[in-house]
Amino acid sequence: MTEKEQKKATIYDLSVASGASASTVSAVLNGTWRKRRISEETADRIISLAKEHRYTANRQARALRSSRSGLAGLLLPVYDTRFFSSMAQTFEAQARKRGLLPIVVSGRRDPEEERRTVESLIAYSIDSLFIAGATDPDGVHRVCARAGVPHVNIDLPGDKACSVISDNRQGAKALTSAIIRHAQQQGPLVPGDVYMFGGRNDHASRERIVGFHAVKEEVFGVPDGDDFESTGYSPGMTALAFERFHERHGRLPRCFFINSSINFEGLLRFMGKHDGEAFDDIVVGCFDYDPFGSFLPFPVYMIRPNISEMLEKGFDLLDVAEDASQIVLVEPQLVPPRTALEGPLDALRDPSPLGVTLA
Amino acid sequence: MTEKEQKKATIYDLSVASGASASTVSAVLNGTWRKRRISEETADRIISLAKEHRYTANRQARALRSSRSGLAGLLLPVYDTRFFSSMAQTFEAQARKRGLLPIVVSGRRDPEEERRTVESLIAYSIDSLFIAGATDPDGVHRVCARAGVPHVNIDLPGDKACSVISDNRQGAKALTSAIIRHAQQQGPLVPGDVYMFGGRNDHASRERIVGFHAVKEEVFGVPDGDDFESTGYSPGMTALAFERFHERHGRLPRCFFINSSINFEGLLRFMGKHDGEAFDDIVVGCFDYDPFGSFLPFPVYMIRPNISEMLEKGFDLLDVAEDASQIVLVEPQLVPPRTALEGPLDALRDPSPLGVTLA
DNA sequence: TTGAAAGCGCTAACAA
DNA sequence: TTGTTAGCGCTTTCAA
Repeated sequence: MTEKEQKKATIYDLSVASGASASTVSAVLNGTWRKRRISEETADRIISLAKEHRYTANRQARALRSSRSGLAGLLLPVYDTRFFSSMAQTFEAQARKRGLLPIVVSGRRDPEEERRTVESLIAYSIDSLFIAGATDPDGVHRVCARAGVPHVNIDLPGDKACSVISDNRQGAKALTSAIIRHAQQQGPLVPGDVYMFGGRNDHASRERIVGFHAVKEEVFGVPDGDDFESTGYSPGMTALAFERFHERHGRLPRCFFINSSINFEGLLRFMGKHDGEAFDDIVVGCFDYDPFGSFLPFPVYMIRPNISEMLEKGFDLLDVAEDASQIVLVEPQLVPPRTALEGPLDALRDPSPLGVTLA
Repeated sequence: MTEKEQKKATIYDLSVASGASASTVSAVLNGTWRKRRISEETADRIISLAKEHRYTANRQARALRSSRSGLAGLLLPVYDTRFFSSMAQTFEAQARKRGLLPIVVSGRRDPEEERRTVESLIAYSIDSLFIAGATDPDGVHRVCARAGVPHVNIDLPGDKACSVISDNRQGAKALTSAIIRHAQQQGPLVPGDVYMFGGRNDHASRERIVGFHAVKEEVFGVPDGDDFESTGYSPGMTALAFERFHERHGRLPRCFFINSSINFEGLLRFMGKHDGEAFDDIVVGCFDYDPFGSFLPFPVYMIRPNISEMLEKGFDLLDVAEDASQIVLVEPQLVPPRTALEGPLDALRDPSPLGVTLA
């Protein structure tokens, strides 16, 4: 029943079993046999033998010899956000489709740890690295460049390597327009009713702020200054910002733009400490998509970045080895309130049929 | 400025530079030098040389030779759920703490793909594997056993290997009690008001059903039959189940237990198609925690599994190489409605201070 | 159409 | 206290 732990077969085992040499076996098993002009017959024999012995190549050995590991790395700041976990999910699918083994790691928004983490990936000879929202993209770039590891930035651009990012300005404009329009249906707005929370001094935040202000100016005619609060990507800091606003104004802004789902969690913390009246009639926009966030007890507009397109473009860039530090923009999607989009989960087959009652 | 791509230093480079032999260098650099009785002086010299050359060992070569790769695998069904993404996050931290490089992969709830995925991990000689919620734990077990890879089941037990799981029955009881108590405050309940959706014929679902029924019987005095709908772990199927219930009864149950956050997404889809009256006064319990889910426009009680304890116990089991197929239970936590718990995100330092306005 | 042989970077006996 | 040597399993010339 339980199969014994058996030593893994090597090309030498198959060499002996087939009567061919190890190099022939190797060529057959790694697909280079056609161009090595090995006869179909020999190949077939070896292949069926390999199946029989459950042969799988030792990737470490292959990597050591050929200096191509088949590993593709993805550096994330954190996992547990719908945005980044979708990215991990999508990255895995795409890497596997290309015959690579994905390794996803997180740098925890610490430049030092980002570099260490990437160093450790490089010690395993990853073939390529996707850098998603690194705090210090250029530090990571240097590490990669030194080791000759091809890399692209995803979502947050860097100066030194190609980048594929969301069109943050356009997305922010769409989001800002949507929440203002919605809030105006509930009564006229003044500029001070429209606020923005979250983010820091990075490219994405800057672009979003530009888009936010552009729309405000379009709507209200005048530029406005004091309508943004930077809180970094921290739920705690964001909650504090809401508390302070609430202290000063006795309520939250009628209408506001939250810079990411991580900052959105700061709003949750605020809500946990206050009851409905503090946020009875608010309209919220969040630059990120989370299905549960979409159904909170007030209208929430969200922006869903097009992750799979970003990653696909990223793989393409790696393949063509574009040398410039070009930036590719991908349009995100505006998601109206109370919308449960389908996601990767829906693609899965689920063996258990509906209506089979257990119990 | 930009450092050239330089060939990585090897122990031979350091051997030449230091005048010591390669094996001495190797011993110094992998920490075995004390027991090889190499002089402190030689060691120091080599170590500082290594720093200077930015030496890092080639892990493929080390793995090939020593047959220990330093890779630890985690097999997940999917990533993009708060539960599994927290697991990935926590796993990474714990693996790194132990000097291992974590590799997280998803099996997409397909037994065939689970096995293939694990095979590919094994081709890279992973040292150990955590199996979290595999559809076919025993199939995965066989693959591991054959290759001699130590493994533990997390969250969903298997017969053939040690398992660390949540106390599903106890958690389900706590959750069921909580929602019934809450709903009773809004008026008397009959057994038909208390329902359960989601899950399939696996250990976790079975235990939760037992807990659910135990509490119902305790409260209402009689056992009840037709109060559970199995929908697998699919948002679409779960949405359908809510639709059907709604068709039959003109509303949702007063009070119901949802088997996972994935099924909870099915409720979102239902909500997207209906307005408030269909779920005005419902009380929901969900066996999983999601901060946004906790703030929906009706009371949501949630169960948060203790992921870091489960993983820690898992690592312990691997270390002691317990042979039996023992099951370790870990108590989960009941989370009342409107609760934004702190998570791994909060542990991160965030360099950007509050109140620095950009724009 | 195939095989022999060298070597990727490292570890671990065994010798000295 | 250190060096020599023989591989780990594979790929890749080069020769036959």
